[in-house]
Order: sequence, then structure tokens, then C-alpha cells
Amino acid sequence: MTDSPRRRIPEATLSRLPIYLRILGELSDEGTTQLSSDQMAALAGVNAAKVRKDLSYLGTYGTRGVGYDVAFLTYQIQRELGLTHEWPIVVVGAGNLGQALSGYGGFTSRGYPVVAMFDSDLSKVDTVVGGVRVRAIDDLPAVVQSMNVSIGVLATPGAAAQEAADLMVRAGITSILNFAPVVIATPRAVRVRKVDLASELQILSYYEDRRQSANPSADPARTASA
Amino acid sequence: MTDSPRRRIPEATLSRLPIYLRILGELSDEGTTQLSSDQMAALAGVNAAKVRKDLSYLGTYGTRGVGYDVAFLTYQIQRELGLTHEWPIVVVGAGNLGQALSGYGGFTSRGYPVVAMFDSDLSKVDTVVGGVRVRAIDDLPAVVQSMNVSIGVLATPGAAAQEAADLMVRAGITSILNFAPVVIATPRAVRVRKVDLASELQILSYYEDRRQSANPSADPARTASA
DNA sequence: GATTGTGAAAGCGTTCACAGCC
DNA sequence: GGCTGTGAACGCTTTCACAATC
Repeated sequence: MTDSPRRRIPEATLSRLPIYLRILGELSDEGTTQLSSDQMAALAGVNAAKVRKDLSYLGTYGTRGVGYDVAFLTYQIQRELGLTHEWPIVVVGAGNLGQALSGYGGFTSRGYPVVAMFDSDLSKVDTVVGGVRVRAIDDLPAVVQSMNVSIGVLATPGAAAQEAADLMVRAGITSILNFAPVVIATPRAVRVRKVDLASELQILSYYEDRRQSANPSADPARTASA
Repeated sequence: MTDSPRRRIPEATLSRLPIYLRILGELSDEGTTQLSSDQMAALAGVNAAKVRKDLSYLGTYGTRGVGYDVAFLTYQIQRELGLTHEWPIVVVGAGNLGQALSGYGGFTSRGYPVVAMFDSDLSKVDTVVGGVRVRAIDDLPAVVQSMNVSIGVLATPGAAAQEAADLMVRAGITSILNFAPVVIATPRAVRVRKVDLASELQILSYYEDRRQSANPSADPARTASA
């Protein structure tokens, strides 16, 4: 009776499933119908054992001696990620970054249509960005409820982020993708993922700084980098 | 004689140092001069043992019974991350995302001035975005060399990303922050970090999808989320 | 012969818990 | 008494290596 209705996927694996999914989509577009863990590994920039282990958490969907069926595996990953339907999202903060995120077609094309944008700056309200009208922040609860939105993108300046997050949570948002360069506090039930652009550069410059003392050999071999 | 001139910092720690650094900056602005690992942990959304372990990789910079000196710790983290000077960066791809990244003040203010943008679309060339003129992609090598650029931001569409990355590498770029939704191949010596916006949403929707079967308790306790 | 699926081993990262120092 | 620094324990992730299967 207590058998788990769905296996739990480890975080590390979860973070790679979207990469596999994208590769499968590209292969499908090219007309490829089958691939091995070795091929997937090369395309994803990881090793084959990892690909097999990752996919094994979803179930037994490969065929020994043959490989994986592109269409079937695509379907299984989509199902596992909850991508069988669209997830409407809202963007809070219509500054540079918020505008770019809404204009960037990548969200909509991957099943996350931006249904509304919000800003507290009334001079921005009613402007249209990437086909989406900017609304007053007070309209957030109504939109979240009427359009059944559970995911919000936080793209305000750091100083405004906590207040915006509080509003999002009160409106009923339960997952936040945080681009503001601050750590936000939320109820435990709300899931937050953080993308910190400057941090990424700081990590790169750390390694750049070390290059001086490191080996000066210029290795021309190419490797895939996830 | 073979003592390491600088300790190697684990990746996981490295990814948190920028967060600590930002918090220290905010504390300093408020006039705070001292903090404990407990306080830092609360602000960073991690636990105190992790803060102490992370900082211990840098050296022994705390004082037992007292805590850490904000200014001194700031200096040490900056030194470790190679932030004692500015790192000029270039943005390749002047579409929506590239424009937002250049306009977004966060790079410049944290020591990574955007010194040039590039696009292969000649109709974009010579337009000005966020105070930076867009140049033809052919000018990339000259700019990289004359301005001593080692970090490049890749913000092209997926289909153009590999070619753009090849050009960046040939021009002398040795670290790439990749926003294009594809895995790019580079020589091993070139370091690549990838920010995949749609992947982040896919991870969030996975958990959203599971909420249905999960516990329905609405816990109002607040926790910091990195 | 090819390739998957998976136990077991190895490697990392996190947390505990407490000695050491202020 | 308070707080750091760190060995040791624990848990998660990656990799190995090979039996199972087509």
C-alpha cells in the first residue's frame, strides 16, 4: 500500500533532464529516431555512465544492444518533468532584465508562456513588452488566481526583491525563479531557484586569475562543456 | 618547497563566496563591522557550519568568541576571487538577451564592465545599447587583444552559438558565460559556465507537478532561500 | 557484438560535535 | 561564555565494471 506512486529523482539528475530533453528535440528535428548513452553523453558533455544512471531513475526505457528511442524517451522525460501541459508564468519587475526575459522567446517556446508582467513604477504600467502588457503590481493576485499561475520570475532590483517576493507569495505563487542579486526569505513550502549573473562571472574570474600560475600549455583538443 | 602557493577552493564553496561577498558589502554599507557565522548563515540561507567550513578554505580569518571582521573578510574573499582589479567583458549577440545583459548595471557595478558588444547582423551594428556600441563580429579579435579581455558572454540564439564560441576562442577569450540554450564545444583550456533559463523553469515545474500528491499543509514559517 | 541497467567503490559536499581560543 | 576551526560521520553523486539482454 505504501509503494511510492512516483520515484523521487535526485536533484543532480533533475538538473540534467532538461539538457537531455533539448538534445532529444534537436535529434528529432533532424529525423534521428534512436540514440545510445554514448551519443547522448557526447552531445550533453557528460559521460555515458551518468546518462544511463540518470535515465534509469525514470524507469527502464532503453533497449540493451540498441539504445533509446528518441520519441519515447522524450515523452517519458516530459512526463516526469510535468511538461504535459503549459505552465503560465508571470514576470515581476519590468526593468531591463524583466523586459529581456519577457521578450526572449525561450520561455514561451518551451512551454512557459509569460501571461503577465508587473511593475510598481506606474510610468511603466500599460507599456507593452514582447507582446505582454505591464500591469500594476496590485493586479498580481487577481491574475495569479484567474490564470492559475504557480511560477513567478522575480526580476526587480535587489532592494525591491523581498517585498516583491512577499507579494508573489501572498498572491499564491509557489515557485520563484529569482534573478535579483539577493537572498529572499519565503515560507518553506515555496520553492526558490536563484540565478545570479554576477556570481557566475566571479566564479569565472577566479579561474582566470589562477591561469597565471597554472600550466601555460594550449591544448587544442575539444571537449563538450555543459 | 612544493607547498601550494594558493589553496584550491572546492567548487561548491566557490559558488557561495560571491553570496557572502554581497552580504558583506551590504553590512558594510549599514556600518556593521563584525559578524558571526550564525548571522552570515541566516543572511545567506545556509547553515553556520557550512559558512565556517567555506571560510576556512580561505585561511584562518575569524576570531574565536568574536566572529569575523567585515572589512577584512571582504578583502580576503575579493583577493581569492581575483577581484582586486576590473575584468573587462564582451557580449556576443545583441538580441533581446544580449541587450538586457549590457543594459543591466549589475555587471559593471560588480567589476565587470561591458567594453563591447558584437553581432553578425549588420543592421544592429553601430546601434548603442546601454552606452555600448554594437560592433561587427569581425572586430572581436582586435578588441579582445587591445583591451585584454579574457571573459566573454555568449548571448546568441542556439543555432549561432557554436560558431560564435569558436570565434571567441580564436580571438583569445578563455572563459565563456553561455546563455545560449545549447552545449558548446571548446578547447579544454577554455572554461565555460552555462546559464539555462528554461531549464530552471523545468526544474521548478517538476516540483510544482508533484505538489498535488504531496502534503497539503501550508507552513507559514519563513526560511531564507539561496 | 552492442548496449543497457545497476551493484559496488570512490569521490565530494554537508553536517555534527567538540576541542581550542578569545 | 561565545564563537571559530576542523576531524569524523554521513549522505549524495559520480564513476567503474560487468552481468543481463537484445
